[in-house]
Amino acid sequence: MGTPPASAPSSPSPLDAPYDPKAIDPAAQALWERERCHAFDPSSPAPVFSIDTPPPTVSGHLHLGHIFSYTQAESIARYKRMRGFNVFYPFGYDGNGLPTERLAEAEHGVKGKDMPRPDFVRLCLQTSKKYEQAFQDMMRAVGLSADWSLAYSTIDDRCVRISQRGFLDLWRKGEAYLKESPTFWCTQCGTALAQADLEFVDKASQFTTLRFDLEGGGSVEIATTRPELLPACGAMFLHPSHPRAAELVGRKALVPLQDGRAVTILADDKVDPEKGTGMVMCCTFGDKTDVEWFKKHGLELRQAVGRDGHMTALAGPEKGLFVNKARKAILERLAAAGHVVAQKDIVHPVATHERCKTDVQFLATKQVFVRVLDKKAELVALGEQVRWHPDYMGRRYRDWVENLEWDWCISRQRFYGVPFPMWHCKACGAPTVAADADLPVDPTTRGPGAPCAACGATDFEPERDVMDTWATSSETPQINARWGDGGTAPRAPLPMSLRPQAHEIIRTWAFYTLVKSWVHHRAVPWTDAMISGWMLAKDGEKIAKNKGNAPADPKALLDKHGADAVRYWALSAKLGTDYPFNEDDMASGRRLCVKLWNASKLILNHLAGFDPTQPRAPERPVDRGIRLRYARTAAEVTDLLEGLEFGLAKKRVEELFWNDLCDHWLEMAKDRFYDASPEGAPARRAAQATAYDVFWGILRLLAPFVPHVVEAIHQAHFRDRERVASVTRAAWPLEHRPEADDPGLAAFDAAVVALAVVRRWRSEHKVSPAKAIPRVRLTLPPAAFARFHEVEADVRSAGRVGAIETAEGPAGSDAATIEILEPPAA
RNA sequence: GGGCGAUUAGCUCAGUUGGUCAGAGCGCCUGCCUUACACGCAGGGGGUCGAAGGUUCGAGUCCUUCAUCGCCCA
Repeated sequence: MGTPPASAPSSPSPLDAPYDPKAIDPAAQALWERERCHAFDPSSPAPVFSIDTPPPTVSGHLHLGHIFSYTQAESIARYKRMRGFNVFYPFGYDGNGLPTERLAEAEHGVKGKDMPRPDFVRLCLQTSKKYEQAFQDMMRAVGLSADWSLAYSTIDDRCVRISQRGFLDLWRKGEAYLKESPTFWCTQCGTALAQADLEFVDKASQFTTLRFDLEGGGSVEIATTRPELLPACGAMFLHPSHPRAAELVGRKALVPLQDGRAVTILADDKVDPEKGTGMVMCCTFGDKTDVEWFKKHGLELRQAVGRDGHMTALAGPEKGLFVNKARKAILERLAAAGHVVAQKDIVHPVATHERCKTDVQFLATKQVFVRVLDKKAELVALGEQVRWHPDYMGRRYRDWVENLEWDWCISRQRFYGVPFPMWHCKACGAPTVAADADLPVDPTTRGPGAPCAACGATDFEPERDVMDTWATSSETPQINARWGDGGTAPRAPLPMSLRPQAHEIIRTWAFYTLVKSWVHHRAVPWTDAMISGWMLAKDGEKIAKNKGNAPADPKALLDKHGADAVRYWALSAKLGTDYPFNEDDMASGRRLCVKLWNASKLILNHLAGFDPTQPRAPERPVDRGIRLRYARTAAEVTDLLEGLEFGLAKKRVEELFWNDLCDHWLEMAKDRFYDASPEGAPARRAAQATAYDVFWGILRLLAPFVPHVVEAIHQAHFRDRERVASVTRAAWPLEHRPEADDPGLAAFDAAVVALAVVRRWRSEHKVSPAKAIPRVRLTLPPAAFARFHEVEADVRSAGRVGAIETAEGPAGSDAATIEILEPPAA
């Protein structure tokens, strides 16, 4: 970069060609890559702004919804870079756990359980790699300014090590524990689940009223949707206020079709007296209440459903049937035996596994849990230390925490994922965990390297369960910080600055990350959380595969509209708000780019020979006016971006550029640009200086939103003059905010009011702007009248009016009127 | 059943702390190929801001109730 060449007016500009994103997008992206514009600099003394980028699940093709939410956070990264922050902006891939297993199984037509674990893991890794590349290509194509050298995959050695280290920290602090306990179980996936993995789906069912005979005569009735669980029935419950409570409590009821097996009738105020018959059976386990009663009343464990969803031997004739078939079968037998009193069809919410929609069962199994129920208050308080954007999203977090009912089950009976660094002593069964120095470790390939601390034996059984994928992704701040790892690789300080994510994973990703950060550090993982909405289908409906309402492939849209236009659409949403896919927005974005391109052509052509470092000529009131409007907008946009309001910020700059600069000021300045006479030189220089400063400022204000076109213009003109290799590294314009009553603003307003009335007359009388109007009289509102003399020449120029007389309108009036004193020639 | 959002022009949406806030883009209508731009320019029509009460000198903007839609949770 040297002294700017005093380019000759005739020299061809790259901007002479029409705007073509197919050319400028790749050029800008290549430049950013070459100049390492988005690189985090570990040696920089600048303050760090770090982003805890969501690692997308490697579970299929990149969706336009990814571009929607990632671009929103990305605009903030670009802004912060220009503010002088050393931006730490990594990218990650969540190629870990059940989602990836399912993808690999689908793509290769295999079953993980049917092949050796190492082979299956290799297949999963292959599948992940393929999609990681697709993600990266797509994100680069939209101009995502991540530092790709900071990329990680949640299944790579470093992440496994940190994930295991996180587990060891929990284990040693007593926050993770092994326990045989009733837990959510997916019979399809064959694994335990956490509360957050559930999705309640309305399903049709039958609410059947059954008669239980009582020992010693009489009977009671209960209503149930789960008659197949009769073999698991361990007690009957009614509310203490039940009319028959005194008579029934303590008596025994004979479970139908159970060969005379009897259960005791108990009272508990958890029974809903209004529901069904006001009396229920308790099975192990039909729902959460059954689990509570099982524990509270010390009931016998009778597991009628097996891990694979088939009925166990307890089920007698229904043994081996799937749950739903067993339900039908036993209902027939109950009816035949005369136990069915009534039956009605209902629709009720059923807990399903959100990934496969299979009904969830409760099974007592040995699992690893993380304590969360004992620290709800601390977790709520921790959440309050995070600044949520929009703030009401913090409420969703709090509601989730306050309503937790289960500790977090992190073990999964699957094949692919982060292994627990744990072994079990074959002699005494005591668990032993790995030493930190041995991480990452696969316990199936080696032992703990020390005898059992409990009994001294040396024979171990490896823990074969793997961790829930969230157990790893909840450590992304630690992964970005390289927590516990030595070495000199670039790392983010903790807490990180910003967590961008979508609202539906507040209960999972945000929550689990806060849990881990609390246990590890007793501190927030990040200071700010930026919660984006969802991309909706065109018609505002949620996008669903079976509706076929998904928008076009992102690649095709990028190709058709250009990266900046797609970004423009994504940045038109309001933070936190769902927003429909809207190709009209992309067209609007395209138009903005074209307009910028063309305006730059006008401005830069007239800046030939202009040297910003030379002394300035005296400027006109309209020049000062546009500068003030620009300064005001710059200050407002800065405020908005500090609040992460990218959408409103973008809109403000756009209005400044399109309305104030293009429609008003440039029209008023054109004559000065075109006046090549020596006596016009000072006026031209003033216009040039104003155009240069304001346009350069607007370009920088737009750089976070439409970076490619801005970069192209920067390269063509401002790079050398400003001695900045890329606009991504230019300084953000921190303009002094003018007072609202600054007379310079009033003068500009006067010009706008006057010009508008002239234009309206032309339009109403169908007079082309090419035809001059020799003489008019304008009646102006008092405020405009008072300032008009300062801008008269500019209004005459832009309005093509020979002479203007003015009159002051009545006080309080804000309307201007025009009188044609001498009409234009026919 | 509980919580949280939303309900503003034909469509998609802005309107941060109550007083030029009744707006933007698209669509529509009328002109204009004016030496950056017809992917443009100028102008125009169009909404009693979901409903009903209330607070206030004054309410899309605050409170209450209701309706509809969506999300989350029982």
